[in-house]
Amino acid sequence: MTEDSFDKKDDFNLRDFLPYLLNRAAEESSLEFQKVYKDRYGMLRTEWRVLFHLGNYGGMTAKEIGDRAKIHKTKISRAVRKLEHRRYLSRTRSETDRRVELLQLTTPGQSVYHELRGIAEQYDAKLAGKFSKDETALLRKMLRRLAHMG
Amino acid sequence: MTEDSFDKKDDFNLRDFLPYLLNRAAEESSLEFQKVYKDRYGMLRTEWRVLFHLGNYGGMTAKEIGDRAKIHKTKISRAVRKLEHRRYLSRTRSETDRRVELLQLTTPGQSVYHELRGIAEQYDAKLAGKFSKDETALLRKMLRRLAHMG
DNA sequence: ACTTGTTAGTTACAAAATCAACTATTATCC
DNA sequence: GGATAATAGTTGATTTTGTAACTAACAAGT
Repeated sequence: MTEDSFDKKDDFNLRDFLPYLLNRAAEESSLEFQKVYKDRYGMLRTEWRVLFHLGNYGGMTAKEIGDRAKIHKTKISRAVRKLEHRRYLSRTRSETDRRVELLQLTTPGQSVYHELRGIAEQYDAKLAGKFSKDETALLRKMLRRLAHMG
Repeated sequence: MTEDSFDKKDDFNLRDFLPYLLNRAAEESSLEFQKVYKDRYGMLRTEWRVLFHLGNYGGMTAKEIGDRAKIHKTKISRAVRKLEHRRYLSRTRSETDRRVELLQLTTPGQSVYHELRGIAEQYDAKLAGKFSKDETALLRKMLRRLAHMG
């Protein structure tokens, strides 16, 4: 009748709450890479993601990037415009469906992608190096599952 | 001399890049809980975090919350103001150092915290249920390490 | 052919985050 | 004690995001 702070096993700890923990780990582990694409290339998060999608998977449409990366179309639209202004990518209207445009990295865009990818690889290795090979593999697997990235 | 796409083991895959993977998992796993504190309580991410810090660890200052949660002081300041307007917390100026103010949940604030904490517990269990007990324990451990929450 | 619905992408406006500058108070050091 | 620096917290200007409405093109049903 008085208090429920007693009946309930008060074992909740914010530090262990998965959404919180995942966010903290994501933020912390993004900082160093962010410094590179932001300070050195003046890019925003959505911009390097778009760049990487095109660099990693080849030319595709804005819609496809949005679906793959779960980024809203307005964010994609603005990122694409900025990357286009910097001549990192080009648009080509589809002949068969004139609503769609194929996005492709230009030569400078590819070279920026390669540079950033190299840094990403190194940084990923550094993070992965905190754990054993098996642990890291399991971590990636679990994260993919949580992210619905099968 | 021609291309380095050949010399380099081109095994980089964005889907496995830890900062990306962590962000995707964090976003995805926060959605459902976000719906609750946002749609049902009209709270922002920083607001529930402040609420939970006070609810979980007891009264403390804005500075302390910021340090613990790695949230910038302007975000804290605005979140605190909003929570105060809703009468979820009270401020008490310290007598010994009049720059500082002790933040504490009010009774309604505590009750909202308890409700949200219950939902958080359930949701955490649901996420954890995707894996074995050992796997989940390892995941939390690794995330704490990545988040520097040792 | 022609209304109705969908889809790709953009734009406009509101909400929120970021960054710098500010006030008020306490600490340091000469 | 008084100048200088440091700290807690707030405010304002700018940037970025989120939401809704919009255009243009295609699809489907009648």
